[in-house]
Amino acid sequence: MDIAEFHSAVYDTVRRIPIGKVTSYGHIARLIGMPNYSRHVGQALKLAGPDVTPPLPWHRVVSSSGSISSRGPGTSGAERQRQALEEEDVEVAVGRTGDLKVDFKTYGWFPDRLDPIQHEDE
DNA sequence: GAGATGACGAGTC
DNA sequence: AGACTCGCCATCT
Repeated sequence: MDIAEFHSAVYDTVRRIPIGKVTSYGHIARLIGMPNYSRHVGQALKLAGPDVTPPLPWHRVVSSSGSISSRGPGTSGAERQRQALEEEDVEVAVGRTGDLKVDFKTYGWFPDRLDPIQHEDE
């Protein structure tokens, strides 16, 4: 599997996250079978950006501790991510310093594996 | 090629 | 709980 396939697998997996649930970068990497590629999951999402078709529910992906990375001063997609999550009735706790966190006990989605994808060649 | 970077994770203090 | 360190690996300087 090369990087392009990895990215495709990431998109595919992210699109499987149920509405109102969240998972972590590392778990996506593990589902794909590359547990050491947690960072590249983020790379893939960044590469996809907001313009991809069909759109990616990237807001359902947070770090392993349940917190949302600021990734940039102020303007931050972090705030956008929180909004998108609350649209789906996912509670996002906000700390004093503006740190955003999701409760995995309630909203976490961590399957051991996924149902097979409907593709011609797998 | 070498060093720094990143939408990260796990372990330690 | 929070903060710090180290490991990870493709990309960018």
